[in-house]
Amino acid sequence: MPELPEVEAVTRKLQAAATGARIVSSGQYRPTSAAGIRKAAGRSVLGFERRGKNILAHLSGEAFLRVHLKMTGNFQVIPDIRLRPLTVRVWFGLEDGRGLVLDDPRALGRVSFHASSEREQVLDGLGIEPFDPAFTAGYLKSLAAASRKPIKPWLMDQSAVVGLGNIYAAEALFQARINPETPARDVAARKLTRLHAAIGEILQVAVKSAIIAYERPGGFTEGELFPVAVYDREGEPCFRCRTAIRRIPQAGRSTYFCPRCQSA
DNA sequence: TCGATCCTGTAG
DNA sequence: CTACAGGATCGA
Repeated sequence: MPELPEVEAVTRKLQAAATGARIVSSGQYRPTSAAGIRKAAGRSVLGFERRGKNILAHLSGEAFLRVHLKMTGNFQVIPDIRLRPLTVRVWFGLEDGRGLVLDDPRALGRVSFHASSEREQVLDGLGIEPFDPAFTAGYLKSLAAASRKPIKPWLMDQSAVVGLGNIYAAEALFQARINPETPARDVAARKLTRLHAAIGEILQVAVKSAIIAYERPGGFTEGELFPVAVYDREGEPCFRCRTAIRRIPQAGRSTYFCPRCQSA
């Protein structure tokens, strides 16, 4: 269930664990999409990169693997490729016997092989990285002005700024005191300034939390380290004003917000 | 911009 | 049993 912070943690862990490894085999189990992965065999892993919620594994021979974890994926190294869990959908055997695997119970994740020259096309349509110095309040405002979409699904669609999902989008809007249903172009400039700051602060804290969570032996889903203010708190009192947090459907997802603090 | 879709697991 | 899950895409 990863958003940017979790994908960042996964990527850093892989960078330490699998850089320099040589891929000798590949396979898949009831995959919905694992395109061209056989071409990874015989190549070395040069390093890992995160772009939005995508993980790119750069390989020797001018190629890369693009991995998207979707809702329940985890891309990780396991000690023995032969002992992989049944939830592993796609795997790469390494020369030393370990496995680089996409462990994904819901099987919504995706893996695809590409030539390095296809990088731009593969990542086409993704907005700016939130930690890029070019991501400024002015940048956010200029893009918001062009969209009538409600601000919360707009933040989640990856077109303006990448990495926010259902939790951190809701948290950022709470911190900036913006109603999630307000069309992006109608959000006041000063609120967008606050939103820009909130996105940076929240993701920074969340990345630190995610790295700690993923370092634990059990890995993954060890409860929530990031202190959520609204997400999954329907009916509970707002930490600012004690009003009950509401849950509404938006673009097929649940949005949580404080109707009083986030009235416009 | 809504709803369905891809899947499986879990909580109520 | 139904509802819903930290994602994204597709067609109407």
